[in-house]
This record gives sequence, C-alpha cells and structure tokens, in this order.
Amino acid sequence: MSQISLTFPDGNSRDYDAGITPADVAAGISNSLAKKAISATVNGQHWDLQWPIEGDASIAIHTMKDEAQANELVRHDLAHIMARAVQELWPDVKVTIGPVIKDGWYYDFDREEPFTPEDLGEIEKKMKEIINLRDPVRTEVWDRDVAIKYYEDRGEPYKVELIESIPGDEPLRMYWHGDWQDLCRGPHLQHTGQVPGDAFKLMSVAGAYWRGDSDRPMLQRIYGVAFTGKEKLKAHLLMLEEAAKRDHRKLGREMDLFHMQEEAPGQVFWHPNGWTVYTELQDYMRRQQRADGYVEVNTPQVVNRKLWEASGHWGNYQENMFIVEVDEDHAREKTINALKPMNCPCHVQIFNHGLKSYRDLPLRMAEFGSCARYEPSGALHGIMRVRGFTQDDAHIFCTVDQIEAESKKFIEFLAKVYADLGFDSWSVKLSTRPEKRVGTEESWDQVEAALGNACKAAGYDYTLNPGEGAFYGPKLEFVLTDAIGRDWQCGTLQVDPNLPERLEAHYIGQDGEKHHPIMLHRAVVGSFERFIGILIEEHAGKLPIWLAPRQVVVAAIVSDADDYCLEVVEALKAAGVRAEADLRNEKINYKVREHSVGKVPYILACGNREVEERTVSTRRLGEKQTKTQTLDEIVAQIAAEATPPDLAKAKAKAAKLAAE
RNA sequence: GCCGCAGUAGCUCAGUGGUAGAGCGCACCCUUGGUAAGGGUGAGGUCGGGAGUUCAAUCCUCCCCUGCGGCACCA
Repeated sequence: MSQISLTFPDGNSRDYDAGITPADVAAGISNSLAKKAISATVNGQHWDLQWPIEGDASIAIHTMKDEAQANELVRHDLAHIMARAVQELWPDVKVTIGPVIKDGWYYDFDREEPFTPEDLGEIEKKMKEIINLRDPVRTEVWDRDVAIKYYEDRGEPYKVELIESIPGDEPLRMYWHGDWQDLCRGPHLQHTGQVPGDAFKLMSVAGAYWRGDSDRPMLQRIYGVAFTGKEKLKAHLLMLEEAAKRDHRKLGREMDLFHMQEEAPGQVFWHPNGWTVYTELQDYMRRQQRADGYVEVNTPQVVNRKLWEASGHWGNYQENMFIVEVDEDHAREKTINALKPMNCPCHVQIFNHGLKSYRDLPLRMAEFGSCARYEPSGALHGIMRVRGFTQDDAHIFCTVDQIEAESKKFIEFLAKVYADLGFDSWSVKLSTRPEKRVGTEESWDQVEAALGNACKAAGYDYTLNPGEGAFYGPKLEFVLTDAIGRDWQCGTLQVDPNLPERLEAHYIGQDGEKHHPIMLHRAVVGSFERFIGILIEEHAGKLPIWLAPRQVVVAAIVSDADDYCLEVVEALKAAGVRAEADLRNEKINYKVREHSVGKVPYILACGNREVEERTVSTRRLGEKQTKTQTLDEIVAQIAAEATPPDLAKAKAKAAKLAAE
C-alpha cells in the first residue's frame, strides 16, 4: 500500500497509508480527540471524518470549538435529523432539499396537509429523541442508476430530479443518520449525539417553490436556527426580540409618524411627526444636490401610454404600472395613461426641449419624483417596500468620456451624504453584463471599466456582481449595513445608453453632428419611504436630533410654571428648534415617562425653582442624570445640536474664516 | 402572484352559537405632585367586507379585502 504524508496545522507531518480517514488519524493521536472530533479540513476543503485521503495533504481535525465548522455541521445534521423526524412521524411526506443558511437551516417537504405550529413542537420532540439515540452517521458513494432506482422505488420524485441534475462526473454520496437515508454531499458529524440537543429551535413554516421556480409546485419549508451551545441560541433569540422592538411599523405607530390602511395598500399616510422627518431629510438632500451642481425639475404623475410605449416600459414593465383610463364624454376613445413608475422618460422630455450642445453636458437633472409601482401584494412590507414612493432621483446626461468622472463625483457625493446621515458602514457592488443584453462587447468593456475606475479613484473597493447588470448597462449598487447587521441597498448608479436612443435625445457635438448622450440613473437614499424606515430601525426610533420630529418638550412641574414654560418654548422656536409645552395636569414622572417612550431627545422640566432662577432642568433622552442650565445656555446648546450636519459644518467653516 | 397564519375599542390583546371584555390611551373631576405610569368617574365596538348554514352568527362554511411570515418578484 502506498504511503502519503499529512501535514498538521503546527507544521509537523506524518506518513500514513493512502486511504486513511481523518477519523483514523484522530484516533491515532488520542482517544479523546477521536471522540471529540467532528470533521477535518483537508487541503482547505471541509472534510468528513469518514472520507479517505488518497494523497499528500494538509490536515486539521475540528472539534466543537471550531465555531465555523461546528455551526455548519450542527445545522446540516439537524436538517437531516429534522427530515428523518418528519418522515418517522408522517411516512408519506416527500423530502427534497435542506441546506444550511445563516444562523440555521431549512428543509423543504412535499406534504398534502400543511404543517401546524403544534406539528413543529412534535417534530422538535422527535428530533431530540433522535439526538439522544446517538445513531451513527454513515456514508457511501453510489452509482447514479442505483440511486435513481432507489428513489424511484421509494416514491421520492424530487430526489430523482435532483440526481438527474447533478453533473455526471460528480460522485453521488449517500448519508445515513441511523436507518434514515438522504442524498447529500456532506460532510456530517460522527453520530447524531454530537448535535447539542438544547441549542436549536424550529422557527416557522412557510411556502417555498420547488427549485425556486414560481411555475413549479409549492413545498412546505420548515426553518430552524441552531448553534453550538444553549447560550448562543438564547443570545440569538434575544437579538430577534431586540430587532422586533426596532420594527419601523411598530415605532411608526408609537411615535405617530405614519399609518397605512387598506384603501391604499402599499401607500403611506404621513402624519405631522413623520412628515417632519421626511421634509427635514428632503430639505437636506435638496441643499446637497444644489451644492453639487444639480438642477431640480418636476414632471407629471399621469402620463399617456404613448410615452411609455416609446420608452419601452409599456412592453417590459406594464404589469408593474398603475394604469389610469380616462373616459371623457366627448372623447371618441378613452385615453390610457399610467402613473409614472420612474422619472427617467419624463426627464428625457425636458432634455429634449430645446437643442442641447456638448457644452451643456454633463447635465445633472434631479427630481424628488413621486412614483407609483404596482408591486405584487406579497412584496409589500411596511414603508420599506411600497407602491407609492418618492426617490431622490437624478439623471446625469453626459458623454461616454464623462462617465468615469461623473461616477467618481457621484460616489464622493454619496459618501458625504451617508456620513452625514450616520452610516459609516457601506459597500459597493459592481453589477456587470447580464446574458441578455444590448450593445457591443467593446462598449460594455469600456463602461464597466469606467465604473470600476471611478470607485477606485473615489477611494472605495467594490465586489463584483457578475451578470446582474441591467440589459442596457452595468450598475453600481451601494449597500448600507445597519446597527444590527442587516444590509440595505439604497444608492445606485446605472449607466444607460439605451433610453436616450429610444427617446431620441441628442446633443450637437463639437463636430457639429448629432450624438445621443449617455444617461446615468442615480439615487442616494433611493426611496424616502424606505430610507426613513431604515433610519427608524437603525436608531431604534431615537433619531438624530436634527431629524427628530419633536425635538424638545418643555414640561411644567407645577402649573405656576406654565407661563415660564411657554416662554421657554418661544425662545426655542425663535432659535429654530421644534419645541412644545406640556402643561397637562400630570405629575412630572408621568410626563418624563411618556416623552421618553415617545423618543423626544430633550425634556426640559420647569418648576418654581426654574421660574425663580430663569433656568431649566435638562434631561437628555436615555440619560437618567438631569442638569440645571440657564435659559440662554440651553437654547444655544439645543439650537446648535439640532442644526443639520451640513449647515453645522458650513457654520463652523464661516466662524473659522471670520476668526482668521 | 403563491403557501400558511391572522383581522374584536385609538393601541395591545382576552372571549362566546343567544348581538362583547381587560389594560393602556381619551374625556371629566379630585390632586400642584421635582424626573419612567397619583386617585376616581365616564365615553367609546356594524367583532375587516359580502354571501350561506341556523330560530339565532363576532363565533361554523364559502368568496373577497387587508396585514403578518416565507417563496417568487424588484425591466
């Protein structure tokens, strides 16, 4: 038998007979390691303890202490254990696939009856029994024909289909957890008892299409979460509770920001508080855009289908448009219009009005454009995914040569805005040419390179998103990461040579000839609705004071202080602060609690002492400590703190200049 | 759009084949209280919409709408 050399993480190597398994290797090191071992990494590949090693290799034996491998194995084995439990409870249920996902796993089943929450409890119980059996895990490589025959005989059509879709040169591997068998590429644990029986939980049942295809059968997916220890499961469940507390739908109600109702699904009724946040953010964006060389326009909501036919939306996007038919008495035919789902065709109309010269480019045309899209009902989610929304939309009309410089300028702009809005953590993805596309390879090469170069020139790295570009051009996507680690795509930059051509936009070049401009579709916050939802969840409702709808409540401790409270409110208002008085016949405890729950950044309490001394008792949201400040002092302090970040910077700069 | 679950007072929720209840909030009264809920009284509901079964439906059945969790979608 030939010998192979295995190199361990400490750099030592040892010779073994070819075909040795990591289990044997572990046993050769120590008894306890043999028991504790869960898997190995062989030549960088996660390796089952039972798989033979045929050549020289590096090897590391894993135990439950290796979090990454342990999590993967625990979750993967639980997927199998759950499938086994389900088939033991209901033998006619058909199994499909069950992959590991973030924090857990899922398994898709085909079963006539829907699973109920009580079923989940029963399955969980059965899973714990299986874990306690400590059944060995065993694996074999099978012939395709044998495997197909096996699953055909057992009436498991989904498995047959899976095998048929696996490339012919790949070995088919079978795994047994006790007597229960599943097709699986592995690796797995040594026995079911290696799974911690108290560190997993079945979370939910949901429908999911077979192979993710909406034309195929709907299966039932059971989701579970699992970790290497009980405490980690607890921590995870706690985190979910915390996330639920930040839910913008809940906070939106509690802070009286907005509501939605069934007469206008997917559209927002902004209340005064919410609209204050909205306009504050919009005012900020408007200032930024002006400073960055954009012109602002406004275009119609209801536009005749002719324009949508010309732009291509009628053909490609009709299902997502609100169609508005107007049946005028004296019109022979009714006119058919659509609410605009995007602003770009309208912006081209403005561009086309009057002859443009190359000297006019780049032309940066911005609109806080209200759009309506008929999103599928199942896609709606609070104010994050809606049917009516407003974008900080703009289109930059430019030449091919200007793409790179304009993109760089935009990235810098976006970076400044995100920094002002408190998002330090964001990343860039470059989506490149998809399979179905228009345009030449050379033009794609050129434009993709321009976007990549612009990123680097602006000082940002990007990851590739191959094949995810639009049919007409590549795009940059800017992804924010919020306070609890969730990703949100907000900003975007898309290169579009197609629409200007379709809508016959052109400019006169230096050569005196007509040329089509390129359009860069771009947005920073994306939809205001969604972005405000993100802000609410990011800050758990405690918005930065300049965005907070109610910045200060001046609360009277005794009614003798009422007049003074009103005076304080007036002083704050005069300094541009959103302040209100709370003179209700309630105790100060009650008022403090209510406005704290309402996430008001400043509570200023005034009693006889304050009236006497012309001071206020200041309490900052989230702090227990109060302090006494003079009226002048607190007005100046809050006015400064409530100044939007861009204006604050401008003020600081002006002050510095004045000092010099 | 698809699968499952849900819809009862402004909010959170309990409940029943014989037309409903709590807490909070709201109104009024007492209380003027020093930093996260003082006390009392009261008003408030077509039990999501429609149809059916029944002597009788908020409750059972069917259809629709909306929401929630996923899936699909996000030119």
